[in-house]
Amino acid sequence: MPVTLQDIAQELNVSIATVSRALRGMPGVAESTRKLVLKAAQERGYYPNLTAQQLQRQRTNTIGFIIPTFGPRFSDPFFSELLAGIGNAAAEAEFDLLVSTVAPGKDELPGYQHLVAGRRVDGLLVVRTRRQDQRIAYLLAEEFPFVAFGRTDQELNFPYVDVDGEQGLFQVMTHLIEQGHQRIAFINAPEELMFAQYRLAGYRQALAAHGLPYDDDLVRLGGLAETDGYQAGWELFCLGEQMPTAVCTSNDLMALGVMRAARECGLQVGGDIAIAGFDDIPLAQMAHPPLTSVHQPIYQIGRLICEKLLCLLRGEELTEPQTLLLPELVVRESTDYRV
Amino acid sequence: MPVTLQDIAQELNVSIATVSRALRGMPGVAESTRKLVLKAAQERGYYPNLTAQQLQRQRTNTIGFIIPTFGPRFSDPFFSELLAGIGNAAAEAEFDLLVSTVAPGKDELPGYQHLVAGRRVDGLLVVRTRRQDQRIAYLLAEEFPFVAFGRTDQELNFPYVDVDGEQGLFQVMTHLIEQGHQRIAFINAPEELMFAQYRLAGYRQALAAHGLPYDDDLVRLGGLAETDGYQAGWELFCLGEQMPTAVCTSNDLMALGVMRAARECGLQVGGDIAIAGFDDIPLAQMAHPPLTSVHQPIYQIGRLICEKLLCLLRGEELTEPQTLLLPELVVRESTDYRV
DNA sequence: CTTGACAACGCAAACGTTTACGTATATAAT
DNA sequence: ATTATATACGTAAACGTTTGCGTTGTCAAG
Repeated sequence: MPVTLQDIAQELNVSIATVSRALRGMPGVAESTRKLVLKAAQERGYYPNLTAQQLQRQRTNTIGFIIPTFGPRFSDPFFSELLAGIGNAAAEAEFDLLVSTVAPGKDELPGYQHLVAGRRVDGLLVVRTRRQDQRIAYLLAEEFPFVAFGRTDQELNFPYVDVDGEQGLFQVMTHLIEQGHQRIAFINAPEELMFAQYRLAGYRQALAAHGLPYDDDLVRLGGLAETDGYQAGWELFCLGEQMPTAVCTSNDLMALGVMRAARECGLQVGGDIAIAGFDDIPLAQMAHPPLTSVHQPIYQIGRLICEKLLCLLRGEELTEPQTLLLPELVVRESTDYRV
Repeated sequence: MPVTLQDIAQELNVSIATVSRALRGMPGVAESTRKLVLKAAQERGYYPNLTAQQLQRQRTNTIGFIIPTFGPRFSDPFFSELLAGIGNAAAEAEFDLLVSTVAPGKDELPGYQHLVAGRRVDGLLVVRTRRQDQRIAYLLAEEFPFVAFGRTDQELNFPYVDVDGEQGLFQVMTHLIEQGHQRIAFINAPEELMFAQYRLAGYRQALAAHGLPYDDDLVRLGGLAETDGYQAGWELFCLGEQMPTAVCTSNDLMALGVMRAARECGLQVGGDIAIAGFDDIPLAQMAHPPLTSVHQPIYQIGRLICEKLLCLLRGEELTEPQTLLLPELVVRESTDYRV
């Protein structure tokens, strides 16, 4: 049986209150008795019951993070990095991290309600925001502390960190256009995802800026998985005359899928066809050929949203409630005609 | 302010006990009052305070999972899958999942003590077991419920799920040897990791079974990352006459690194050199050429260890405390001389 | 009319902390 | 001597539940 304050109090013939104060270094306890308490606690291996602390303090010292899953499984390397960033930042502040996965197809709001209404966590991290994001509307309505990774279409004011996807895609496109490409395809993520909006906007903006026409046939809606890119790639490469000379995608996984399709179509990536991704996951540089991509500092973003949330929970005013990071284009051989 | 049992009790002029019983469908409350309570709870949006429940019930309905990290970051796609399996199984049983990340270099035992001694979770999942695993020794000593993914060198009896790595490597080796390879290198994981032991054993066993000599130069100790494989690959390919004609590795990430090194050395993977991995992460089939690997059903393993733990927590006796899964070799082009 | 059974409910303790407040003792100031 | 102040501690309420037990009221059997 775990030892409680009660046990130590009885052993030393003092009150529970004294033991509690002694252990947490509060004033109002003689140095001599504090020593005794500390010694007894040490000997019996006392460790506070965190649940009891939580109930009393009305704080859980825990932050929540619900992982959205697309498709039957999620092998998105994205989340490993993000989770590492969040987890490490939380650990440094001595916060625990409660992670939920919502099975695909299931509504995710109940998961949020469970954590919020059950007062299971002090704050939440919301990732992969959508255009009309009911999670954010809910959390704002409940006045529950949270920080998001991504923005929304709703006119709501809330703290977030995001990477400027519009700017990111503009950079990729500019790079490709400078390489001489005129027909550039874009494989986007599901359009309810907010970042898909921005990236599409960047795509169009770049076309316009360089006087290129927007062609509906060159814009595809994918999922997020490699196979989605693979499939869209095949479709594009079967267009014959209308085939694009370059393809950019909304994430790296899909770009890798396009690369696979290209190979199967006998196209040499980097030579016959240029391919660029987004995210710059570790695999991008390991791909063959290495994939041009827009770098997102995912680990750092994880840390950032977590640290912002921790500030909120400490009751501090955020100096920068909304952070928009500038992405960085990393040019590799998949778009490099030297190959 | 969140509404409590107290609030509802006052509104209806009944006792807290009655409200509690009514809400949870316990006997001893008139159907008429139960209706009233349910209605009031619904209207005011009552949701039980989970922390209070936990303290009272002396269970947290939470399981813990501490992610070990190797290297500065972890982009191991392995854990995404595993986490998805664990998370979904937990969610189905209405359990929450507490995830800790231990920053590389830091001792991980305090993290376990925090969760165990603080009674923060009801049970733990231990992954990536080591030869002398202090975590397992600790949990056994505390008689704390847990299930491991992997075995240990210690003569301890505890519930686990593992994939037979010895058998797995034996299969890869047999395949390579049947392809005519005589000099086969093996890039292993850090030897304190238990699975590294088994895989090395399988490697040696296959050599012996086919009358091939064991050559120290052909066995390398890596980390777990792609760059480790890359580096070891270079070393192997610079051996000149002594160069292996095939390389197998302890995980896919390293195999991908070897592939990259091979390409840079002007070797055609699948033709000049055969390369095989272990784990069969989703990326294996997307690699170029697709990577031969030993399949581990990681998502399923996540589910399995979680479900085993849930059984333990329900107080059931495990029908199969220790599960050893047979791995399945997936032959792809990276070891296929047709290319 | 008494007795017993049973249903419906309230009381209060318990889970393990934290903390506002009260009290006793000792020391210092008047 | 009295009063004030500080120190060291104990008491008890509180956090929001759950649950064993006691109490009241109703109704049927004796």
